[in-house]
Amino acid sequence: MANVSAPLTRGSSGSPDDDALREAALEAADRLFYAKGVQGVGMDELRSASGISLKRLYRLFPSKDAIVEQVLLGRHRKWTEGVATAVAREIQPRERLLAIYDFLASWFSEEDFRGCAFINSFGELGGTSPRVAEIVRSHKDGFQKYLSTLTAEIGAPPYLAPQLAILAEGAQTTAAISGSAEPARQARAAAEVLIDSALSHR
Amino acid sequence: MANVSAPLTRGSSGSPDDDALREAALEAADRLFYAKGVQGVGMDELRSASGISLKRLYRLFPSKDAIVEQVLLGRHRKWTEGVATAVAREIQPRERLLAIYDFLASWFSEEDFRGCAFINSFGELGGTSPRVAEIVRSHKDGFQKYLSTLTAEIGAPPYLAPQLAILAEGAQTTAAISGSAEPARQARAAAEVLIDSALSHR
DNA sequence: GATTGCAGAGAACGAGCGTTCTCTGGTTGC
DNA sequence: GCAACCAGAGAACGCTCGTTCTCTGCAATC
Repeated sequence: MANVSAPLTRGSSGSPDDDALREAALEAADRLFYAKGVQGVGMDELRSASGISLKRLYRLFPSKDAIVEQVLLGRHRKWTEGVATAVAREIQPRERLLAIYDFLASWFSEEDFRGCAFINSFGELGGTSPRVAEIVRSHKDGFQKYLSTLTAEIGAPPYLAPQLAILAEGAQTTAAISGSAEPARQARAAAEVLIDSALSHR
Repeated sequence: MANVSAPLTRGSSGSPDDDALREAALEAADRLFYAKGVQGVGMDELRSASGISLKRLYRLFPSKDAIVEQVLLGRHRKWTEGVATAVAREIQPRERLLAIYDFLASWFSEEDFRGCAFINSFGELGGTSPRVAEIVRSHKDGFQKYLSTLTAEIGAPPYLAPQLAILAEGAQTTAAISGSAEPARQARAAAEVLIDSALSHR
């Protein structure tokens, strides 16, 4: 049995390595921050929710601020992937654009949906944390740029993308506050009108 | 000089009465909460900003939560008035609807604009404070109902109002995050298309 | 003019925050 | 078998929070 302990330096199942722990910590932090707001969650609550000791948490991350930052960056990755996947299922350029609002609709229907984490974080921390404000800004900017590539596919004029982005943002906050997924469908219907209008005036 | 001190029970300039103090406290609280988030402002900061002692603040309001609530209700009143005033300047129903987006544009241009206080508060506190969530919900609901009366004026189908509301919400968050007033104009242009489309398919 | 009452300033309080430190117990290497 | 080390649990630290209390001094009343 001597050779069992030997390879413990590699990440075995009994002692998950730092990367796996970091992942677990970020998952718990994301869930808690999203549900209660960043300042509504203390490090002790994150410790008990993740099962990771405070000492280890502070070896995995230098500070709570760093965890907030990583959570937001993780959300950005997941959002980008989710949108891209939904879009990729469609072939026709117009349908690819509209797929975004269907993606929103299914997201809004999730039980713990509480709006866009970036908008929420910006409202809570944007005024006091330049780093958070910057991350949120770059996330939203990336989404608009992505929309621009999609609208370019159908040869729509450049003013269309910001309009479709505004619809998506509005749908997110309206759905969060009203607790309904309906805004996604309303935004989709509006998007169809805007797209067709932009194409006909091209 | 005996008669000078006699009428001090009435609110004289030397000793402003509670209502005026309450007003001043709410004004300071509104400014601070909006700029830094509710949890980013302590009662001590509110005391020094308003010039009202803690003891007096707690005689004017039972708790910080009550101040938050009153600030939001005050914002609701000001928003309702501001929108109604902007709308009232126009005669034609279509222009009355679009006046809302002009109102947004001038609001977004204010130096300390940091988005919709209700959306911000919902993101920060909506998950932990049912009272805040309820106030935000009823504020947004009131706005949609108001939009419905305006869209009814032009005989538009009922699906138009929620779409215009989504545009307004999206413009607010997009303007806050991007730091630009442009989303108001983009939303206005989109609203024109949606209105004309809704009217032509009536 | 002595007394009562009240307002203001800020210290104090208990709780909770983010962060660090101490202690304990088990594992590793010789 | 023993010394050296390391990880985990959670106590402790310094701070800030919302809220209350104490102390001081002034002003009104008989």
